[in-house]
Amino acid sequence: MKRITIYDVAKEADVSLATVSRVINGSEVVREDTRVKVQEAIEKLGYKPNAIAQGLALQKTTTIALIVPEASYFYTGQIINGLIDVAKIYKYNLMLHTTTEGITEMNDIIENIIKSRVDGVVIFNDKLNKEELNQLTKYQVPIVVIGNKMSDETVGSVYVDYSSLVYDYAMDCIAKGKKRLALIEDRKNPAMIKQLRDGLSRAYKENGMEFDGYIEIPKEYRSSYLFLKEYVKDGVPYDVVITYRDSQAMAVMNTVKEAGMNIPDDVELVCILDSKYNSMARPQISGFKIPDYDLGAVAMRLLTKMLTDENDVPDKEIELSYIFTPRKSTK
Amino acid sequence: MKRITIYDVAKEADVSLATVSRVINGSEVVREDTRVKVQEAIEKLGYKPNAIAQGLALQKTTTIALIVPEASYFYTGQIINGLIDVAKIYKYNLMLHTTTEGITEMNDIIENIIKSRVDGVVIFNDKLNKEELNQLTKYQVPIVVIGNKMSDETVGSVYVDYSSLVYDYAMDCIAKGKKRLALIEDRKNPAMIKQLRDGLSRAYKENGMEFDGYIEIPKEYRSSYLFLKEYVKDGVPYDVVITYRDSQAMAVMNTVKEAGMNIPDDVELVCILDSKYNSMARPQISGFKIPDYDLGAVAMRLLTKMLTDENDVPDKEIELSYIFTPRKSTK
DNA sequence: TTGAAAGCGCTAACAC
DNA sequence: GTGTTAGCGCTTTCAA
Repeated sequence: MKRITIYDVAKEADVSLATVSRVINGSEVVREDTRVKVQEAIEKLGYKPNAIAQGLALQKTTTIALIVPEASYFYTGQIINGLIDVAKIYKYNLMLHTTTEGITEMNDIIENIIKSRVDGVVIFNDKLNKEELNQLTKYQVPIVVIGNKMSDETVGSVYVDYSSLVYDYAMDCIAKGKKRLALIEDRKNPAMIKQLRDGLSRAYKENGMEFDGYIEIPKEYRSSYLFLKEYVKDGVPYDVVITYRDSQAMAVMNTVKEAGMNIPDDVELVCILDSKYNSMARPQISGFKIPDYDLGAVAMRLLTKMLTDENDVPDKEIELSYIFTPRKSTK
Repeated sequence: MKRITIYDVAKEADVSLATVSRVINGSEVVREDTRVKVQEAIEKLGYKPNAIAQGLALQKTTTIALIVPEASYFYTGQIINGLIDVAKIYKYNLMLHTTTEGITEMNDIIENIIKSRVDGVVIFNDKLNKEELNQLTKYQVPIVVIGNKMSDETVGSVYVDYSSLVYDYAMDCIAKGKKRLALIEDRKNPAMIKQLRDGLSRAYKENGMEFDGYIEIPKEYRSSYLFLKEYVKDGVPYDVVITYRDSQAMAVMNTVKEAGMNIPDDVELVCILDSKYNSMARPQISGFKIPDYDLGAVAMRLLTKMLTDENDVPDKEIELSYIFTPRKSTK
């Protein structure tokens, strides 16, 4: 099947290509009968406008690039859904880029993005390098970052303040007499863990103490489970153990149980990033409901706003809140 | 910053735009010193070729469209990673499209894909409509579908034969005297469940029996857990319960345990789609390791092959195998 | 209301 | 080895 173009339609409908263009773009000025004539020609030939040519002519691609860390779909899934749903509404397409653990081909990706002339970029990445971002802003590409608080001329952000999340939680614990809190390292999310440590330190300091419950997982251990198995066997000197992801919470739960202790009686357990698996564990694990879908949806909405309202979107820094969901692993 | 084009570079380097084009495309014929001169101009101006214009001129976009069911990132994540890794190697970009549960805007997506003139399409969708696919093939877009066995002129497929997977497993069970197998409905994956039922029926028929262990979840129950809680309380009249997803396996595990029974002594449990959560459950749940990453990687490789070798790729139907991972939920 | 024609930025013959 | 030029398919003035 020959590639059929606007010229073919014009010829078929016996009008100029300008008129066809007007019809497909819903211009008001076209007379009804010629509009119909053109429509029929379009139908008959099965014509679909070439978005690439349109993009070139209009200097806009109606696609936005999305950068997410590879292999993070577990906790990125809902965010992506949020992004996509809103993108659909505004007729934007999504170009998916992923950054691989460790390897920083972030520069390749940025290069690629610039070349593809997307209208905007959404970045969801733990370890975000300010310099790399500058690359993008230099080319005037509007950006929204998810998860990190930051903004300037062309970048907006949507995030949850994890630092104050744990801060609040820790303050509450301490007030209730649970002064020994532990935070488990998460190799996959160093930046996140840093935020959490900061929040904890702050809460301790305010109570005239120093936070010393950070539990690192020695490199020789392949998994948190293996390490915790050892770590936990002579008892857990903490009131509450905090983990970032569900799988780590489950590792704590399993090892603690296997060491003959009880949750929440001997030690309480909280998982920051809640998931359905938390409620499948026994006892069910308490967690913070993070508005992941909204993070995506709001980010995309913000971006479209930046795209249309050009250079004045007042609130380019949007903080979303969370909800603590107490279950059976805390008292 | 003004958008800088190939003309600007040409002027800066004092050559024609054709020469610049040759340089950026790595043409051999350019003399070394002019190549250097052009390179310098490119650097100096920060020029990045416009992929849209290239796409228009070359009639190829080097991007391929990806269609996945929304909210399925949990079990699609690794597949996407496989796709992306290979796509990167061949310098293809990925356009992400998602189909929403129920709503069939598949037609919108296809329309969109045709307009965007992608070079190829990868479809990963449970309920794939042959007609919709024809839309695409009509426009000569090479397609690879993941998960469904099918192929013709312009479509290839990469899949795991779940039907024979359960068939083999059931045959084995029956041979060992475990004749009462159950399969739990999975509302999210009707097509998959159908395959599984077929495989089980086949195995039973070959043993002169009829499969009657399909457990439907009545609509009034909001979750498998709630239903199973009821269902299980007077005992489970099966030797082995089979579920598709990990969360269902966990629902079975929890309800069975809560009803005072023991896994695997009172009833065995197997999860088709294995995941890390299966090994975090206690007892750990047996499952089939599906090569999800490879499904993606192989699919993309196949597509690139179809894209380059045009009309003769011999094996356009690729079956991948699986590995049974026995854990503690089976004997 | 419609058409002619000049771009959008790049590639690829074809000339020189 | 390098430049000229005709597209690629579409949008958008500017005239008519």
